[in-house]
Amino acid sequence: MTTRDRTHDPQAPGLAALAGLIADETRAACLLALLDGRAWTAGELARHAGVAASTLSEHLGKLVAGGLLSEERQGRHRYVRLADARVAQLVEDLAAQVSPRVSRRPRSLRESSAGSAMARGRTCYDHLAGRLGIAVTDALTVRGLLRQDTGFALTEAGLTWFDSAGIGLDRKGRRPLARACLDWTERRPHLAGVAGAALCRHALDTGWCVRIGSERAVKVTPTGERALSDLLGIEASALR
Amino acid sequence: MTTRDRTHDPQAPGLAALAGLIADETRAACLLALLDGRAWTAGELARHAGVAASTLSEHLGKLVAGGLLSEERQGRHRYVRLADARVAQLVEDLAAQVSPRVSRRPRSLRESSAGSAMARGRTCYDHLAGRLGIAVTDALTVRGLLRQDTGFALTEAGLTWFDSAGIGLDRKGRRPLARACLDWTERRPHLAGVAGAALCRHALDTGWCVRIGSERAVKVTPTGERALSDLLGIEASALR
DNA sequence: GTCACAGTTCGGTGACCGCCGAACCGTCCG
DNA sequence: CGGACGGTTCGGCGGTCACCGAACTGTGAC
Repeated sequence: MTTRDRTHDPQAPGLAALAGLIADETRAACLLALLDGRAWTAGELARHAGVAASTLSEHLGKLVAGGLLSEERQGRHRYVRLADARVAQLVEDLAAQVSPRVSRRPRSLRESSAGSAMARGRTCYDHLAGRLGIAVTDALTVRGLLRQDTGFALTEAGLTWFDSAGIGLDRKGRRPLARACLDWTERRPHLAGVAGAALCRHALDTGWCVRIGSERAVKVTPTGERALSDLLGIEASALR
Repeated sequence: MTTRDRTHDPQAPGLAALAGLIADETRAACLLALLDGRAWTAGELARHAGVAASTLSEHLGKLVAGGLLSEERQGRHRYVRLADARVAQLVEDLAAQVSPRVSRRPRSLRESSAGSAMARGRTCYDHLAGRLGIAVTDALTVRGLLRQDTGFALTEAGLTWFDSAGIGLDRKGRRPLARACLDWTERRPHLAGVAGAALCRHALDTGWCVRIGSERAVKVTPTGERALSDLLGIEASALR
């Protein structure tokens, strides 16, 4: 037995080990990048994090072994993605907990514009976040499709709305239909869970919004502005 | 500037730093112990974790500086507790994420009975968890007081029930009235949030259950069995 | 076959950090 | 006042770990 055995709480080693996986700046940067829900290659992540390929390879090994990432080998590429929605939620929760960095001034114009694009609209693994996510969530709430006053759940009218909008909801799995996800830019809850994922997928599939850049940021298209206005009464000004 | 500056994600350092606070076995043991919602002295925690007082003092300094703990000095004592419900939720979420340790055999009879007592009923910061928490949540759901099929929220009938049971709900703050907390023993959601906290407080105040041992575990009293049966139709057998 | 390229393995290095005991500072009590 | 006790500070030690470059494996392209 190499580890010491002092504390009597059987959960402590596991908890520390899990946190330890996230407690490295390079690995944290990878997890945040992977929050876009897509699969990245090891090389892309290495360049993104600014470390040698060999270094990143070791990091990926740990993250996969720890169950945070799933991998898929294709030819000479190693694709990794977040293991599941629960991992994504965990990372997002941790990121939201980070002390609100007030008035941090961006170091460059590029970073500044990228930051504000992220604040306007982005995906959070599989659902919409940023001001866009907030606007949609608020609109659903105001129209009585979503209840936030007694918890966080769709109403009967909400179920009907999703159905008539042609957005199918898979109610089979164990994943909650609606769940609140705390936004780290707006610090307000927005719609996640099965409904949030379906809505985001629909928005990307039908061209309501498109991904910009190589990361999480998304932009609402003119088509999307019209659809959001028609279906939910969202003013275009609320998205800027 | 001493830290390196490679990744372009401004969140990565903060995320890694936060996870780093939890990524130590001793600090993890402290956080888990503090999940009972009470204030512990530094000495108690040092004995609990099995390290020297000087070591633990440094750990507490980091946890307080990182905003995970709040402290209160009284005479020669230093009391610490979890900073707020959000920190508690974070720790519980992380603990629940830890790979389900199947068939881990307890090392001693004491640990074994302590474990099963925790599985029967315990508090999770400020609300009920374990089989007790699950039983209450299920009963609320079956009786139409709580909806879990479209999210997680109290119903109108649920609000009335809390009112008629004499359990006041503070709907002022920003904290959600009802929220799902995933149980690490049962791996099922149970009631947290304002309603969960109020119910737990009421249960302890009126003697429905009492704390056993020095930690999170609670036991249902005969009075409590009657109350739970009368108010929610919970069979005593569901609590064993 | 040959070259380019993605990824991995490995040895070595340096920094970080958790740990302890010893000395020290306050508080409480007799 | 003096002694017990809770907590903190400090120096030093040892282990862990992220990092890199170099050598290597395997895939894909020409």
